[in-house]
Amino acid sequence: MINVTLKDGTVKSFEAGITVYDVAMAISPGLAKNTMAGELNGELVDIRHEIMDDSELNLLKFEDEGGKHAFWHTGSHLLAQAVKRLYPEAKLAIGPAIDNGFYYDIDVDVIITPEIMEKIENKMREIVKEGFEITRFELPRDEALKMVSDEGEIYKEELIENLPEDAIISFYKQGEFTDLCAGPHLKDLKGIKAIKLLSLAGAYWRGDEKNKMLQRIYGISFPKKAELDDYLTKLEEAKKRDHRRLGKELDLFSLQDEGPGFPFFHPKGMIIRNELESFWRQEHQKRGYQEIRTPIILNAELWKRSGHWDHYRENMYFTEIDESSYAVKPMNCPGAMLVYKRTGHSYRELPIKMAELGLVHRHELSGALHGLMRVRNFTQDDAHIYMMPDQIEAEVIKVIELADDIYNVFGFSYKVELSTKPEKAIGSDEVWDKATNALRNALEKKGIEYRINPGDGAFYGPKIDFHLEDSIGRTWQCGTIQLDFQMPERFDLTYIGSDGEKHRPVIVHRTILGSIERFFGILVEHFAGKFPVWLSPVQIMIIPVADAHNEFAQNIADQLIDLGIRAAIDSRGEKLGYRIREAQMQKTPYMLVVGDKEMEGGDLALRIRDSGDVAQISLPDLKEKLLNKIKTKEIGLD
RNA sequence: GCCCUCAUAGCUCAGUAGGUAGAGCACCACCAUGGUAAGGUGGGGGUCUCCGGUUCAAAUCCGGAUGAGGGCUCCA
Repeated sequence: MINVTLKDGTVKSFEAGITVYDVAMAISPGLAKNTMAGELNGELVDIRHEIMDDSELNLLKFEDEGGKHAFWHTGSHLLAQAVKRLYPEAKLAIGPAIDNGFYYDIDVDVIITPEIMEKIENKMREIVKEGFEITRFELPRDEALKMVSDEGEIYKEELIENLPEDAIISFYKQGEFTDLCAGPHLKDLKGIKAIKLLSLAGAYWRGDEKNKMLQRIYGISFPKKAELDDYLTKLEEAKKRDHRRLGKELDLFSLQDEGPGFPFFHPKGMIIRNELESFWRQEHQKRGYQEIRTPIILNAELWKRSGHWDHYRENMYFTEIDESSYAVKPMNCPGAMLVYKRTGHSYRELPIKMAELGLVHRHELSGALHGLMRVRNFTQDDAHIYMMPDQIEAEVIKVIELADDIYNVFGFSYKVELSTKPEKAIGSDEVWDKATNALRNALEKKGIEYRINPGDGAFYGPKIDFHLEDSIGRTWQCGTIQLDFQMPERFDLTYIGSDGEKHRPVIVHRTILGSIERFFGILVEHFAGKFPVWLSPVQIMIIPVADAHNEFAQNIADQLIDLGIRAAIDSRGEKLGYRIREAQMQKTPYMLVVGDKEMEGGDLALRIRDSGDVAQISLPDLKEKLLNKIKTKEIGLD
């Protein structure tokens, strides 16, 4: 007999070899029905897994991440089964569960159209009705290889060949369909009550652009129809927040055919952008940063010296001036190095923190462009910190704190990654280790949770990245802290130490917002266009009831504008309701309707965007309220 | 860059047997002077993304280019 400790602490005894499913069954058939997989001693296991020793077991339902994973993984097998029934010659590549559903990569000569997707979807429902049990079996390597090769599944063959010698090779079978898979999977198909194939895309086999492009079908499934409807509604809601859509509706920015990936900022967008930049300047001045600005075009020699010529050329734009070769800067560092080098430096000055809102141009692949999130020219809120090696940790910690302070003002939550040495790198392993450890120590000291992202560092050093989320849960890298021992060598940067000798400084390259453009895009989505008062292009819209009140309205507007408040008047010959609707749709934080009552000396009627409520307030109180909201950068309006 | 899809008025879209374009919103004018999310009437506005082909005739069919969307790859 073995003891199984459940999540709530109860301990139950079973025969050794009992399955996860049977444990659930022993508690209640209802629970067993809802159990998708198990977490055994912290490890995700199949529902068929046999428990041999005393263990802790958590039964995973659809609500649990691991449960969803199993549910969706089975969804992907179901998708593959349907495809194979419709197109027996199709070759299957991989089909995992992802954060929101599943996909399957398929190699088939037919071009999958939306009509075909519908057919596949229907076939999936048909298969569910057939009610297959799902069974798991293992095969020795040679037998597994023979089986998939007999079936002509060349991609599966390659997958098995790449598995380690001692790997357990498992298969899952449902009806006539068998797939190489590590699992876990559901017990049967009956629980899949709602299926939706969402989109179609190309994807390279094994993610390598040299390989064949396969067709990837994305889908999602749920145990209940209502959950699918819910999910689809949420997707619709998220689309309404899309910064590209809001950018148009609120007239903030645009992208034109004449300059793909080169964004245009409109007057309202510029107000937000300028507020953002001046906030950024304030925060940096407070912390001892000095601002510089370096040229956009610099000669080829410089880029050769910095290493960009060899390591970044495919992303750069070039030009010629007086028969010499020049490049448009893709990064601000080389310019900043020259500013450091303009004079000698003493250890007493270090750390020197030079910040630059630097406009860089990068030739990104056309297919990578995405609204403001991925563009070809953008302004990095860059800074280079020149310091002595023993200052690294303290300075990195300060940058982490600055990032946290700034993100908090907007109410962002973020994820942190530590990226290590890439294949295309300069510098010895030893230096890389030292740099990577310095960053790791800073993170550990701050007690920040982070994920390691192997091989994703810059070519000159490892980095810490801060990722923010967009409206549909995609994350975008914004802040980054990159340690660099290379650039100081290449540019022969020095400082005079207390010993009177020349020493080599270390550099931290860092951004907090990342790029103003990307941060702007995320900001739009984060607030769904309902910016806090300090960022709103129009902070208060004054709406006179009729023409007779225009002068009075203008007087109030003038007083507010005098205080630096962005007040506007809408005295167009439209109905009151119309103008209110318009201001509301423009997501103006406050509206002030003025008419006879106000002119006779009563309080003002202040309408608040988020609630639609109207509050009575005196003009002096209103001024104070607005100034306070602006000063504190408060997000709420009440 | 690669795969699939798409491209009609400032915006959102209709135009599905090829016969030289429509709606709503926005804009302009006039009427209405209205108290918290769309008042009424009238008007202007498109060489149907561009280039080429098929045809008596192309927004519509075919080819190409460009741009956009969803992914892949890459990345702030």
